[in-house]
Amino acid sequence: MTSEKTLKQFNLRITKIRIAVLDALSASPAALSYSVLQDALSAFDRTTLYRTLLTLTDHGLIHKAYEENGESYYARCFGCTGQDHHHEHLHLKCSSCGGVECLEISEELKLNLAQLPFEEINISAKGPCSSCAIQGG
Amino acid sequence: MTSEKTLKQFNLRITKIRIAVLDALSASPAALSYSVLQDALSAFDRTTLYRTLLTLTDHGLIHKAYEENGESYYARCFGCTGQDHHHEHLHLKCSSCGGVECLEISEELKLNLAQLPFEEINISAKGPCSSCAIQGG
DNA sequence: CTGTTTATGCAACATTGTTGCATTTTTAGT
DNA sequence: ACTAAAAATGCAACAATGTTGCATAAACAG
Ligand SMILES: [Mn+2]
Ligand SMILES: [Mn+2]
Ligand SMILES: [Zn+2]
Ligand SMILES: [Zn+2]
Repeated sequence: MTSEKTLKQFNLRITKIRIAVLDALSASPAALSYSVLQDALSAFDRTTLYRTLLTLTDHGLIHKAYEENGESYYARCFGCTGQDHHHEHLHLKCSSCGGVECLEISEELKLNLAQLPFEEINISAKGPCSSCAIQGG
Repeated sequence: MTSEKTLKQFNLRITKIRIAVLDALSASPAALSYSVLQDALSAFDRTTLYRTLLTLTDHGLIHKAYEENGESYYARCFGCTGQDHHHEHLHLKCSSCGGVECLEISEELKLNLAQLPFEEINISAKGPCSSCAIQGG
């Protein structure tokens, strides 16, 4: 689905930066850091990017996949609606290339997590990502 | 064990700020945010606090329990050695009081996590903490 | 006590988070 | 297509944190 249609579906106004952010995150297999987004979207003011990321996160179109040392990584959400981000997956920070990816987890683990009495649960891990593991490291 | 002895045990030099940080984190049942530590240790330069937190983390005496929107929470480590932080527990950010606490997890969940091929795994959650849940909220 | 090693304090700068407000853009209604 | 209302953007401004270099002070081994 095109970014315009997605925005419309979520009752959000269609603006250039929102389309650009959604396009960028949709096109990337890995999560993108704030600084990378900033560079890619340098045509826009960084405050606008800041608020765009807030808006898209609040409405469940994207999510913050990882945060460390003040560096945040964002990824496209699939299946999230409104405030209800249900990330039944894991966020892996590659110890080799530094990339961040969203990974599916086992059904068993999902069940375990679902039993915990919390509103929101996130798992993050460090280790070789799929690409780096193949090439050895 | 006293903070001095702990430092000696880890082959770290005994300095005022290291003792102060260890004392503060050992005394608190919840993790302490950077800003709280900063305020409590305002006698020291913030660069020194920054480097102290790095050093104590690197040697496994403390760990970063939670990070969000550039705010980091630190907690005393028990059973961690050197770079090998093995946090078989969960970090809960209270949706009511905002406090962060380290919680034990079930053996079953530990086993599930242990099967994942990663060097380090962290779980964080949001929801009412033990104190706030009692009082209702 | 003394020399060596290491930590600290300070300056400096980069990055990010965050808010207010005037201006521009988007949208819905005509 | 035109217009008014609602919302988003750009810009300024400031706070907080991350990060490094370097001179000075403190810790430690002998
Ligand atoms: Mn994700
Ligand atoms: Mn912990
Ligand atoms: Zn990688
Ligand atoms: Zn609480």
